[in-house]
Amino acid sequence: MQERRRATIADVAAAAGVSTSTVSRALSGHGYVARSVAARVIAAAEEIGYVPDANARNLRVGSRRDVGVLISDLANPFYAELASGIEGRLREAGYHMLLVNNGGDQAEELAAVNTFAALRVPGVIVTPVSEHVVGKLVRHGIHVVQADRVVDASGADAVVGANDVGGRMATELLIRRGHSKIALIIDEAEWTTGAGRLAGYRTAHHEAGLTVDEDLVAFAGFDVDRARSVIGALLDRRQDITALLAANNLLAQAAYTELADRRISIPGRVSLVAYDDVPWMSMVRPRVTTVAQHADEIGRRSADLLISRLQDANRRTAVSVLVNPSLVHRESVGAPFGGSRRRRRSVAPATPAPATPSAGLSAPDAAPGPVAASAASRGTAGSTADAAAPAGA
Amino acid sequence: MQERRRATIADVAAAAGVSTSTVSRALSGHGYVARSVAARVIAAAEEIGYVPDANARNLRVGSRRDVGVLISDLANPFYAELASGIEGRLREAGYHMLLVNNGGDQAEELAAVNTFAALRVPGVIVTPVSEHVVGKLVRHGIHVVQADRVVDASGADAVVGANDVGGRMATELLIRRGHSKIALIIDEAEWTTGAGRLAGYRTAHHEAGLTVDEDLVAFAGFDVDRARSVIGALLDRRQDITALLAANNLLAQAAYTELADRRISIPGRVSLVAYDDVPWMSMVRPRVTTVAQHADEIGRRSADLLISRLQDANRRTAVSVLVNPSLVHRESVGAPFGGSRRRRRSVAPATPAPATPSAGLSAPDAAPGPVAASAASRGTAGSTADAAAPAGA
DNA sequence: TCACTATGTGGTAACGATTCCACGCCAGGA
DNA sequence: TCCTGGCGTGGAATCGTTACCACATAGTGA
Repeated sequence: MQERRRATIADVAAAAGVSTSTVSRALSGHGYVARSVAARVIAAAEEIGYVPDANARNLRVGSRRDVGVLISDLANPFYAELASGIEGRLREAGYHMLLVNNGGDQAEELAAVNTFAALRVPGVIVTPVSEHVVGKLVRHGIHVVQADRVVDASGADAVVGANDVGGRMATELLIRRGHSKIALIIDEAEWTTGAGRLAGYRTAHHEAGLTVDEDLVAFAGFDVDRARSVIGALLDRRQDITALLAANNLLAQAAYTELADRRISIPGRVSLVAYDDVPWMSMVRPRVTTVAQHADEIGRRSADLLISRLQDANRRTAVSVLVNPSLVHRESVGAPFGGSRRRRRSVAPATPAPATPSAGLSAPDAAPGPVAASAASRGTAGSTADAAAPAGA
Repeated sequence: MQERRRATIADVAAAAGVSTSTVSRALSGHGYVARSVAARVIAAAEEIGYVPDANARNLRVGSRRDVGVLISDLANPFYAELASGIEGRLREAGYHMLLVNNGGDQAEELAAVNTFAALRVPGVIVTPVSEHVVGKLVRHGIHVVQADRVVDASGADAVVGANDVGGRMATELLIRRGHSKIALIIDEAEWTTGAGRLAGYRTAHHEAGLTVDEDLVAFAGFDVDRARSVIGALLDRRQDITALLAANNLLAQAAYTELADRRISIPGRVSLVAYDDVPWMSMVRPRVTTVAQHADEIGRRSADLLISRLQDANRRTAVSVLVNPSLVHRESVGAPFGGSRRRRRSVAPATPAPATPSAGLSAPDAAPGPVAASAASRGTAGSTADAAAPAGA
């Protein structure tokens, strides 16, 4: 009985005393079926536990209801949140998510293209690594949405954070607080994420009439340990640095631990602004001021865009959606040392801990509130919305 | 050309001047094909960009190469790590992961069962919510592996952390350090996770000759905010508490922030041990001593177990794999306030706080310790006066 | 020479659903 | 009476593969 053959539409037809055509119409709701017959068919299907075979169905109709998601690193909370956003929206729309991790590896990514091509998925959402991945997918007739970064602007849709805006917001904040020796720790500037954030950093400087000291832009790669040593070297070399802008959550982690290990006070001696809002940033003391990208929102928009593209396949123009980041003020930014010394040098942070997570977003935030009342599901680890009072404003 | 029909096996056959049968054999490697012909076929397939249709193939052979994963909350780093472990192993074995999030919701979970049944996946890995989910899947002829917790011990395979061991290890550590008023913050005790950790907590007490004060066991549910108020209430009611054991990462987060907001020094006034090792625990100061479950390892083992089950479908006996947790000593545990010296002498044979991470595994630890490099704990061993202070030196 | 096997190839029936088409019935209008 | 059109149903082709079978050829041993 365990190994009994799975029920097919023919079994239902036999049980209900009709033809398979009628069963199909009754269950799908397309075409004419007498009410009484439909009821009988549905009952029979229920009775014998019939579930239509998606393979057969897909083969026949030539399309399927699941889309591929090709992501860099699920263990990184940014990508996990992105994937979570994608999945949620996909599920609402009746699609499923086929998730493949590529670990940031080009070969794996290209292999995944074949996987998705074989599966005949109608579309794929990808955080691209190789510049060829988009083209390859498109050549297989698969619709593509690039998420988080874009490697192929030629035709494919994309949903990305406004990296230049974010980089600029963060830098402007520091400049406003009086900093001028602001180090930028960035992985690299080939990808649009890095390039955009770097551009924003430059823009903010220019607009404030400051010139960018290129020596303060440190390329730290993707490995946390290496990043730490790069940051350490920079700190050793340039004692005049008063603020750090870490261009993603991994780099922020490296910067924060490096500063902590060196017993460098934040923000007393060095201010820190991060990029990506991940849980630890609101757990540490001082809490880390950061640019929240709203990864879940990027994920949802990516899914939306792909779905609309699937539904209207002959739309030709490529669309780019920009999700505006917002600045989450917390406690890791202060005035530059040597500047104003109003700041108390006491043990405990002077900021009263925020009791409620009310969002005090200072930036023009086009994106809907970070959390958008999503408390529906329990236990989203780490609320992204606990904007605290700016330290010593 | 964008909308050109996808290449089929017939196109390849025509291009290579052979029959579809021969193409199939040439590409799959089953059956006889002349070397020269095989080469020609492969070249032709390459040339026209042919990728076999997985739907048709699955339909024909009656099985597919992707397994379902049904998980509670991808945004929670514990589950993200679990999923990441599963996906990695699956991919190595040539399977793909169909991921569905259920947000801890029973209805969603049960709906997902139908999804997987329709897709005809051969197996599913699930972190179960409803007690019926396993049975429903099995009734559809789908192999099931329960991960992290088990709701159905009757027949299905499972891979879980050794929760009793973990709960006991954590409690023993606190008792050894002289604590006797140890509060346990736990979501609930219906699931095996909670029940096991609670049991371990009791065992440790009994073995030390202590009786469990039931008033110190607080059930805090799954909502972080609610958990905070439960913890707050407990702290108000029982001023004699010297240590907290928080039974998962969300509860640990609630406990940590509640303590920080109340300016209660860790571990000076209250010691804290967490469960689940997630990134923020090694970012905060003091770093949090915790029971690492090795979620990625649980994921990998789940995938292994499912794959072996798929390959040997008539194996009848259900297998349970226990992944031993390990205790990661960091800085949130100290002697109880008040009677540190005396009490310590009488109870504990001077357990020195280990200066190196990954030391001090009290259980036979089958799992490799992936945590090893996470944090070089700095010697706050002697001075318990090290409050929840920011880096303010 | 005759089996007999190993090798190589093509035809064709599945797999399980959907959907077009043909057919039958019945009511209503000309 | 005959047509028309809305319902309702079943037959059968079809989607792209695979695998079974038949058949062909060549080489081997008796």
